[in-house]
Amino acid sequence: MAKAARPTRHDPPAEPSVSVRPGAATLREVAELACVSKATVSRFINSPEIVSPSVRERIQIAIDHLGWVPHAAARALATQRTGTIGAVVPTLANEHFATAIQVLQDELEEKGYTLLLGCSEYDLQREYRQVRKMLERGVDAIAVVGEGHHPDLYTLLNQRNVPCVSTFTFAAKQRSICVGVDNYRAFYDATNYLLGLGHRRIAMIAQNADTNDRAAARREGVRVALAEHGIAIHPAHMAEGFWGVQEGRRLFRQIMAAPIEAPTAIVCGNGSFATGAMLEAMAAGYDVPGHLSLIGFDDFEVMAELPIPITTVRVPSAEIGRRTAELLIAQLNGESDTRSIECEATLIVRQSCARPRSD
Amino acid sequence: MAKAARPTRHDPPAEPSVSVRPGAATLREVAELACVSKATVSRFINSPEIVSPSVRERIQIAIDHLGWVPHAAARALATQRTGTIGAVVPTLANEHFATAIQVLQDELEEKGYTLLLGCSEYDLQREYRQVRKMLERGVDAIAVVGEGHHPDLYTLLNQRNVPCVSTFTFAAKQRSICVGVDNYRAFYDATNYLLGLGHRRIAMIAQNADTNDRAAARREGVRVALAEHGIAIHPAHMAEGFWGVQEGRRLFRQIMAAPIEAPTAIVCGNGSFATGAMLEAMAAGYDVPGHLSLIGFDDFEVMAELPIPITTVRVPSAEIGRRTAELLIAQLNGESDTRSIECEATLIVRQSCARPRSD
DNA sequence: CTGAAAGCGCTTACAG
DNA sequence: CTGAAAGCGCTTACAG
Repeated sequence: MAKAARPTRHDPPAEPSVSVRPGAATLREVAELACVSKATVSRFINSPEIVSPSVRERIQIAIDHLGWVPHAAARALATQRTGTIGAVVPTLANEHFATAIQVLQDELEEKGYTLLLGCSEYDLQREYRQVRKMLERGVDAIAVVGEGHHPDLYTLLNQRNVPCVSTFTFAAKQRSICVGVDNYRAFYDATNYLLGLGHRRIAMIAQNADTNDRAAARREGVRVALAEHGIAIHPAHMAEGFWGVQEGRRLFRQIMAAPIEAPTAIVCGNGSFATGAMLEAMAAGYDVPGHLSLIGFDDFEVMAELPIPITTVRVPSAEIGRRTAELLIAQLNGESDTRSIECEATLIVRQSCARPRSD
Repeated sequence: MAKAARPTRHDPPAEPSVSVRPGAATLREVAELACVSKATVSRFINSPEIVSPSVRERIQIAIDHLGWVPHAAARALATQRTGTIGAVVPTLANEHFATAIQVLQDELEEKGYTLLLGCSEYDLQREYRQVRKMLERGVDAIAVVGEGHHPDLYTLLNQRNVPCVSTFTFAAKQRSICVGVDNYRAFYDATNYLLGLGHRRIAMIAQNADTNDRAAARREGVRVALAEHGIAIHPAHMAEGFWGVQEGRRLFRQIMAAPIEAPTAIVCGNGSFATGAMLEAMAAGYDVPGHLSLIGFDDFEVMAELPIPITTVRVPSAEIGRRTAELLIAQLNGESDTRSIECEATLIVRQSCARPRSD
């Protein structure tokens, strides 16, 4: 693409550049056309009420005539704010993150901010690079998922004084402003629900927790709830994977194939695992919940629509997205009351859990 | 947040500002510390090979010492490029768009670009505003979904000379550079598959096409394929909705409740409709594919895992994302060979379609 | 290989 | 309510 010729310093003062650099009129040209100073045009843009009506009209006409669009980089340079906010999530393949990003974008747009997006694929190094890059781009604030990051991430943000919120997490001790559910307690409670039903031999299809502090917290919730009843998950009943209905099926099979007594209940670390486990149970002819109870995390639409709807922990992703926007904006406006927000994880009781068979 | 004090013009020249504006050293400071000119530091950043090794080393030390990060807005103002690319999709709730965005972000990142994201919610006015905003932000290029937009959208892009690619679409006549499948032909072919099996009474659970030219093209593909066999869908067999497994179930019920002879096959306009139709058919005791054939669009993982896996048209979203990145970058590099790319829509034959009962 | 200087397109005290 | 001027932090011909 031909780059617009740049006038050398010996050129005569630029003509109204409409023709020279197509589509790139400048504020100066607007000012000239409207016979006012650049300062006044600038004021017209930023606080129209302080310029007189007649001048306002002239400027508007000039802007329309030239099709002028303000140059954000120039403004950013002058004001030291860009009006952009960055978000980096592990992946958009997870509906939660997709939903939260969508809502976040929506809310930020309403406040005049533009969203920069990064997907880290659960790679903490990459997440760190993406955040750095966004800082270079001059984002006014940043949202990340969870609190488990590259060791320098929060330091970097703090030292550059960029507001940040950690999403999808809320815990007893936190090093940053968070908005999300208490993952630990969510699964602690879910496990107690199973225990209350009478289950004692419980298996888990867990999500890999290496770079996922939310998953780690949920696993810990299960472990502690069981430990309080003097129970531990048998290693052969602890299956681990990443994501996917197929993977859920496979891990379900793996657990049921273990050469020890089968579990009476399985807790699934995410929605796709729960869906896969359910589908595999159906295919293999297990009676759910008669023979086997299944409990999930996440509430994907299909989980409610399967022949046996799945009991699961619901995380309010849209609310998290909305609250994140609020918190980010509040910090940018220098509001004092910018504390972490806990969102409620709710157990949606459907039909996949029952008392274990007494035989 | 306290804004860093701005020196008035009567202030003495700024001290090394590390303490004054925390985390915001400038190139000038780096230059001073390294005892070179700003131009040299700039060269070091942009083409290190043209600065002498010893100077290079000094500069690097200064940068590390000050924790300097280049200021993207300043660079953008000087170069008239931002290194950002915008994408606006209807929604991230659709896995296709989520996947494509994810891959697009990935590829762009590799080339040094940052992604700005907008979600239009299928609102063309809003899409237009988002594109405008991105243009203000100075994006170097833009990706949109489909070719059905606000009437001024392509004009705006052209007049500002911003490369654009229209994704998820590819048609005989196009007004822009596209990368995607031929939606018309995909469903034309799928319908012929059904016709080839012997179906003549065909129903459709269609996606609303008001602001969705892809959906419109798919509907047209069905219509034409049928028309070529002298068939038309009975109005009572044409159900329309937006999205969702639940909605798919409801529309399925609506079709089957019509006071005319039931269809022998239903074509579903998207994956959630197909999933919903299948689930409702199971719940209502219809024999699929014995009694009724079901064919879908989209290939969401769960569709392959249901008790009766669904035959469907697969759209290669990841490939579309990747190709979009390639095409965008190619245009930015002024490469001449930047033509539309057609991606293959493939019919994944599974178990939800069979010959109609001959009784 | 390096430096001095102008310029990118805005905003904002300051002065009127 | 408005204007002249300096400044935001880079890049890039030009000259050496």
